[in-house]
Amino acid sequence: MKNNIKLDDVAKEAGVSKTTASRVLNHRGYLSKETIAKVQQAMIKLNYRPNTIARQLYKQQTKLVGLIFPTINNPFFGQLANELEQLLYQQGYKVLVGNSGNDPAKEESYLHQLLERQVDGLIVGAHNQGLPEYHHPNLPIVAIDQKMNDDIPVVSSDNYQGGVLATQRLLDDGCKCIIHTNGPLNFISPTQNRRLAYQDVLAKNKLTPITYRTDFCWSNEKKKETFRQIFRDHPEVDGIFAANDTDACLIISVAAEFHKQVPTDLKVVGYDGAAMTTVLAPQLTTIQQPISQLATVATQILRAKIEKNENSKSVTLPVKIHNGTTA
Amino acid sequence: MKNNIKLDDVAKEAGVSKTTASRVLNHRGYLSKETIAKVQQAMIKLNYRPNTIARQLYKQQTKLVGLIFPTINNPFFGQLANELEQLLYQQGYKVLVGNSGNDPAKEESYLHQLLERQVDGLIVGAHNQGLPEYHHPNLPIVAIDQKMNDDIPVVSSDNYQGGVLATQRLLDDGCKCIIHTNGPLNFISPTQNRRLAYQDVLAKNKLTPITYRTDFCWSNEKKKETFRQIFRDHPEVDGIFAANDTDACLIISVAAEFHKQVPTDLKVVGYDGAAMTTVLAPQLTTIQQPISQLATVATQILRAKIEKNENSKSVTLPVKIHNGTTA
DNA sequence: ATGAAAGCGCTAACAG
DNA sequence: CTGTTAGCGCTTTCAT
Repeated sequence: MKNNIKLDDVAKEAGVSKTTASRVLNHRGYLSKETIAKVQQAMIKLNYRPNTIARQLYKQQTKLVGLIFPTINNPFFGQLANELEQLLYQQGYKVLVGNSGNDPAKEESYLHQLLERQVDGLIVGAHNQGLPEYHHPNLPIVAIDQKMNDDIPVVSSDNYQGGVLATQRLLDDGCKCIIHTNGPLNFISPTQNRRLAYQDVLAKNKLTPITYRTDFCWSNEKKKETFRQIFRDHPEVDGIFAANDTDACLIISVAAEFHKQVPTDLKVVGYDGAAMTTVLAPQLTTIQQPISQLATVATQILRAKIEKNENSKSVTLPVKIHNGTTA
Repeated sequence: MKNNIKLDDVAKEAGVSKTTASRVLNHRGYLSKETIAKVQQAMIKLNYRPNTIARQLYKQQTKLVGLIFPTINNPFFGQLANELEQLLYQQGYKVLVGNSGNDPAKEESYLHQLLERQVDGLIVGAHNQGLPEYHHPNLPIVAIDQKMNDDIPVVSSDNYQGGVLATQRLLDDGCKCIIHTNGPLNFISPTQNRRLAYQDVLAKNKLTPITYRTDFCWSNEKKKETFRQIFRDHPEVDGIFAANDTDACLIISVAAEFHKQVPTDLKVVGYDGAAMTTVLAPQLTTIQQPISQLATVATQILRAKIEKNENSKSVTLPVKIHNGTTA
């Protein structure tokens, strides 16, 4: 069944010791040209493949980084995961993905397994919090857009600024009744700053903030039902600042059911502005997160911790608005 | 730095042997209640974490499955990867992702590393082919929508049927000049059957097939330039059957530049029909691949090979058309 | 320039 | 019911 060729077999074939074979494999130490040639011949002849696991056991590192996100099937997390993978790959790491689906049990289960020396570090963008494992002092972790605990650096975009941009755009468009959708309130996340900004801007303009709670991992049908409720509760709504771009698009679909034309009767601003969204829904006006930079900074911080045990501070990156036609 | 607690430490703390501690850990063999309690106490006290790597070395398996796709940042592969991850997780496997970016070098490099016993199996949806490693007889592999070699089962949707559905729809819409975009011709892939179907259907209707070559991993700008060329070369075009949904949306954007209104002046049918696409671009008419079923079948086949060394045959699954407003 | 031997942390025969 | 012992495949002092 399996390829049982091990270094010892190569060594025997080449008539040298295991040690020498290992040295050839790793280009380490003094070796005569002939020995190198002999060993390499033997490796080819036997179709030798080093066993990564054995190597990892000795070195106590896996060169694996775990990615824990609610789902990877989303323009934002998809692009983020993709860019992280590329960067990490260039730096010699491979990537283990875990989609928590915002299920705390699954997230914890992932964590448990990954903590068991399976990965050298973790990048977490899931939306749960307070899992005790995150306090594990031995595993380098970087959080994305999520405060986990004081030891763990957070890389996020400027959510407050994003909230200001979005809300201000709707005001500039002349909207009088602006509604916001956002995730659950039950944990502290930089994402909440969008809500804060929205509230602040409206207050400055003597308008009343109305926020509907949605959850990232709800089914589309459940989300739509929530959005329908918005139009039922507030038929006068003329501006919506959505928690993300998929929600924004769902809102636009639902608006059509209520015979609200976008942008004539209703303006909509989304959030995230991933590359895929600007292809599939180019008309959507949205706050664009600097996804590539988030990935770059997150990997830098993680590597500093893994390789030099350097602790980094949290980082906030600027956002900008993508001008579509929906607001 | 690292948590150096090992099973031996636990054993000493509990006053038993390593073996006994191991048995408690694995709930195996006969153990007295007191021993179990003692050992568990010790584990908690020392905050013991089993070392997965050591375990893997002994068992010669990692419970890891490698996913090799061109990119995960795409509605189709994103959803596929997501569903595969969920299914595999339920079955005790974790997932290592590799985005080949359609770069044969990167794909080969991935393969090289993964073949070194790092994963128990591989699911490959990349668009390259003919890499010699794929002939490695020892690693269970399943291909998605791609013929790799005779030993490797392929799970694909019915590309021919999809091609027929798409082309027929455009004909039914009254299109007279129908153009198709498709990936490179230089390797045999079930995807080519779409082109075949397109050609067959047009031939039956005495129309001339015109196919433009695109590549999945081109930049959006490069793709757009290709699509602009379509309108320059064939201003009379009134129907396009695109290789995938992102291309379809890009084509619609480019059509606007040429003052072609969709669907009035031009009908467009996409391909893939991932869930995310139907949210972000609900108006797009597209051929819907059975993504969940692809994932289910692929994992079944892979597990049969990994766990029972059973060889499976290739499987083709039916597609259907999603009715939007673009055709 | 090369080899012998120890050990990374865990599991499983085999005894008792 | 529990302990002793021998590896899993590799890397690395320490000799030579």
